[in-house]
Amino acid sequence: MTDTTTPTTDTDDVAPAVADLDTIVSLSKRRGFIFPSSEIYGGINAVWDYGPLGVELKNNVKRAWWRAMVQERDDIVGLDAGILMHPQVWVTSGHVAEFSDPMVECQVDHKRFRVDELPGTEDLGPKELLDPGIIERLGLTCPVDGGPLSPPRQFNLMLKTHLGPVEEDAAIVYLRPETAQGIYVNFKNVQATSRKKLPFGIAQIGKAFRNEISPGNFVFRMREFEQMEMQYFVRPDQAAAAFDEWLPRRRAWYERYGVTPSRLRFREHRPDELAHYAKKAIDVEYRFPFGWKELEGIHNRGDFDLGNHAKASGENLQYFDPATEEHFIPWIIETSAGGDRAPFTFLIDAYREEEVRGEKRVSLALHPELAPYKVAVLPLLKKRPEIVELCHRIKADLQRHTMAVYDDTAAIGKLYRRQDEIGTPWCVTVDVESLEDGAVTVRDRDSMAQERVPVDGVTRLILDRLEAARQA
RNA sequence: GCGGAAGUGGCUCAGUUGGUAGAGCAUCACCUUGCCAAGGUGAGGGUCGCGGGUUCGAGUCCCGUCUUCCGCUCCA
Repeated sequence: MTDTTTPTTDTDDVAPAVADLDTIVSLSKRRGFIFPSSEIYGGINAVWDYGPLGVELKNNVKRAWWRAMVQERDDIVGLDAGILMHPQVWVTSGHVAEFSDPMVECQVDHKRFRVDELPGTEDLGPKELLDPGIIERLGLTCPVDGGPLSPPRQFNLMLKTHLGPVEEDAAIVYLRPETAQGIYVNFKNVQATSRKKLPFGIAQIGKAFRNEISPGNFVFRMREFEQMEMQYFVRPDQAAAAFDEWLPRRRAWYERYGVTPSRLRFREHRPDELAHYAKKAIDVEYRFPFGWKELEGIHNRGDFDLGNHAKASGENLQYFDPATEEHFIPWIIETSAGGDRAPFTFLIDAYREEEVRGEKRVSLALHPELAPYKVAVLPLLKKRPEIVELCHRIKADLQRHTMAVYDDTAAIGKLYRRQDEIGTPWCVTVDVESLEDGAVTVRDRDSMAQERVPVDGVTRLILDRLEAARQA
C-alpha cells in the first residue's frame, strides 16, 4: 500500500482541530443538528438525537456511502438484517466470551482486570469467577500495585432484552453489538440469490448497541450507534491484496466529501491490541478536537467468522470456485465505518470561522451532496407579493428534485448568513428586476460568485451544479 | 464504574454576605431598509438539571441523584 503512516502520539498537530468540541456541540443544538436524547428528563447517557438538519446530513452521508459501495459497484450488494439475532450467533462470534467478563477493579489505581486472567484462577468455573468471596479466599491483589480488589462484577458490553412476553432466561436475546454478523449468517443466502462470484461484498447500514464503559465526546462514542459496514469475501490467497486495495479507497472517500487530507491518517493495530477476530487491522483516523481517533476500521478477519458459524451451525458455508473446482471458506476483508462518526467528522471539518467587522461569522463548508439543504430561495423585497409568489414557484419546482427552503424573515444579508451557517451551497434571490427580465440571482456559497439565470433554468442549473460537485 | 470540574431562558453568560431571577445574541410581530448578519418599537420564553433537607425565606448552604466535560478502560 502507498500510505501507511503510523504516527504515535495524539499531539502531533500537523493539522490542528478546526474548532473545539463545545463549539460544535453548541452549533449542533442551536441550528438543530443534534440534541441530547430525552432532554426534558435530564438526558440519557450516551444517546443523542438528530434534529431536522442532522437527519438530512446523516441520511446524505449514508446515501453517499451506499452510492460508493453498492450503486457504483458491480461486486457489492446490499443487505438489511435484523438487530435481534439468534443468541447462538453471539456465542459463535466470540462476543459472549469477549464482551462479558467477570472483572475486578483495583481500589487504589482503579485499573480493571478480568478475574480469569489473575494468577491462581485458571481452574475456576464461571460461577466461581463471580463469587463475591473469591478475592479474599484466594488472597488476590492488584497485579500492578498490590492494592485491594473489588468483588468480581459481571461486565457485559452487550445489551440484552427478552424476546417473548415471559421474562425467562431462555428468551434472552442481545441487541447486536456489531452489524457484521447479520452479513455472515446471510452469506449463503446472498451469494446464492445474487449469483455473485468471489471476490464480492455485502454492504449494510444499521444500528448497533454497546454498553460502553465510558462513552462520551458527544456523538463519538454512543451506546446506540450506527455502522456502515462492508464485508468483502475473497479467496484466502487474495485477502492481503484486497486489504491493501480497500485502505486507500476508504480514505479517499472521506477526502472526496471534503475532509482535510492532513487530518486523516492510518494507524495499524499492534498484535496485542487486535480484536479477537482480527488477523490484521488498520484504522482510518481523524484529528478530532479531542485527538486522533478511529473513524473506520479495516480488518482482515480471515475465516474466523464463517469458519466458526459453519462449525457451530453445521451448515456448509464453503464457496465452490468453478474456475479451480475448489471448495473453501472465503476470507473476509471488512471495512467498518461509523455511521455517526462520519457525519460528525464532516460537520467538524466543514466548520469555518471568520472575523467581519469584529463579529464572528460561522459557516459550514459542507460538500453539496452532504448539505441538509441544497438551495434556499430568498426574496430581496418581500413587500411585493409578485416577488414572494415567484419565490414560491421557484422553490416548489426545486423541491420536486432536491431539498430546498424559502426564507423571508430577515434582511437579505442575514438570510445569506443563515444559510451559510447550515452549509447550504446555493441561494437564489428574486428581486424587482426579476419581475421584468424573468431572471434571478444565483449565489454560490464557496466562491461567493453571483450570476443571473432565467427563472426557467434555475432548477436545471442547481441540479447540474449538484451533479458536478458529486462527480468532482 | 472510579478521581476531578460543571449544570441558570434556544445559545453564551451575570446573579454580591441566602430575601421569591437579569444581559447580549437568537426567535416572533410591526415599521423602516433593500444584495451579503442595518435601525426602531414591542412580544414570547427560565423557578435556576432532578429529588430531599436546613431556614421565616435558597439559584445562592447541606445530602442524594441524573447529565455533561477532563483523565483511567476502548475502537464504529
